[in-house]
Order: sequence, then structure tokens, then C-alpha cells
Amino acid sequence: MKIATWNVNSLKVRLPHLLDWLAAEQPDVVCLQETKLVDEAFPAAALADAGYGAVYAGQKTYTGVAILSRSDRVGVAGEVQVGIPGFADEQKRVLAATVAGVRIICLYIPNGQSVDSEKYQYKLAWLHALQGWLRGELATHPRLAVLGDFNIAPEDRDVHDPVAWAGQVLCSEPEREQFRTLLGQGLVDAFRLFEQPERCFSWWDYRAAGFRRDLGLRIDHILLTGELAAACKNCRVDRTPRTWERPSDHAPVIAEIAC
DNA sequence: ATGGCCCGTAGAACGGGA
Repeated sequence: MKIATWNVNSLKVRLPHLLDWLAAEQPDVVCLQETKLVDEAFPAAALADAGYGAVYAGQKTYTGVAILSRSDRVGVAGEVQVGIPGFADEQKRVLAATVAGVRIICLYIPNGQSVDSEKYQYKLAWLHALQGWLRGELATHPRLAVLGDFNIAPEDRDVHDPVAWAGQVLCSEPEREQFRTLLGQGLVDAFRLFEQPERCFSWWDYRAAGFRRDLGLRIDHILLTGELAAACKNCRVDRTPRTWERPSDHAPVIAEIAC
């Protein structure tokens, strides 16, 4: 099973890129973030034509998540859950579904803006709620994958300039501690299961020619339970769509699991 | 050259992203 995550930064604008990329990579499951579309506007027909079923939870202008699955290989997503139970939130940042016996959790973790902002406090409260819910999900789903835009660079090696970013949002210690807590719950960072080149990032700022100069962060992740990690064959960032005209500022991350 | 963009909602700038 080939699973992937991609923050598309507007599915309306990026649909041609997504369709081209699906045709090239043929993933079985894709988690999308920042669709920025209400459900009525979701391009379900175009994706169905491409061979993908979809479940989605959208919000006007901001956020929005979706899980695509290749109908002919892994079938339809079931047991769909929107949001974190018990955590009231108008923003659409969480979508969970079961695909071919694997529990898929698609996350768009809040950005946090800056460490002295109210949005940062919301991010930390949100992460706390996530941990509590995941504890139960992990207890009932030994085959579980968490994919998404985490808006956290877990370690200095995930940052192009760790000194400049030290203590800043996306890199601050409380955020990194939350990431380590996820690992402590038994989840594994699929990317770090394998030897990787230095300076591997998944996001580059549109400003300052960030991509051309490779000034990036690795903030998009795939976390796997032990059972799935043991079957994971590879994990990589696909920089290709970031080179296309009018790209998302994020690149997809892909993992292959022998199941 | 230490700043540089992009998207949605607008129907001009502005909030938000990271």
C-alpha cells in the first residue's frame, strides 16, 4: 500500500497538479490539507474519473482536509470521523477513515503564527486534545497511520537554518515535545526509518526564492504504528511538484508499506 | 542586495499561511 500526504494550498488551484501527480505516482491513499473548499465544491467527479474515491471535510477559505483512495485497489474509505471528538472546532483539520484495514488519520495541525500569539496557544491546546484522542485510536487500531501537515519541524536537521529558527514557531521546544509525545505513544516517523540525504525538506517559503535556495523545513510527516513501520519499505519527499509552474508551497511525502 | 509570495474574499486591500 502506497500512502501519501500533501498540503495542496487550495485544491481548486492545484487540481491539475494533483491529477498529474496521481497519474504519475499512483498512490493508494492520499491525505490532503488546505483544500480551502466547502464540501459542495469538492471536485469528487474529477477525482472519480481519475480512479479515486474521496471523503472530505471542508471549510470556506481556510483549512479543509480529504482522504483519497484508489477505488480499484483499496476500495472505499469507511468509519469516517471528522474532527477530534469532544474538541469543539469550526476549523476542519482532522479526518479519519479506515481503508483496507488500515486506520488513516489525516491532520492539518494549526500553524501557530508566532510563539507569543493566541494562535500558538490554540496550537498547543489543539495538540493536547489530539494526544488524548489518539491514545484511544492507537489502543483500538494496531494498524494505524497518521499523515499530514504537522507544522512542526521535529529536529534541527529538519531545518535549513536551525540557529535562525531556534525557538521560533514550528521549531519551538513545546511543539517538538508534543511531537516526541506522539513518538512516545508508539508511533514512528517513517521518514527516519531510512537513510536520507542531508537537508530534506517538505515546505519552502514562496518568498525569498525559498525553493531555489533550498531554504526549507520538514514539517509534513507520516507516522506509523509499530506493525506498519515493520512493513514499511521506503519513505521520501517528492520534490517534483514543487518545481512545476504555480506550485503548492508544500511537497508530497510518500511511504510504501508491504500490505 | 538579509527582502523577495501566494491564495481567497473581495471587487481594494487584507488576513492567513509558515
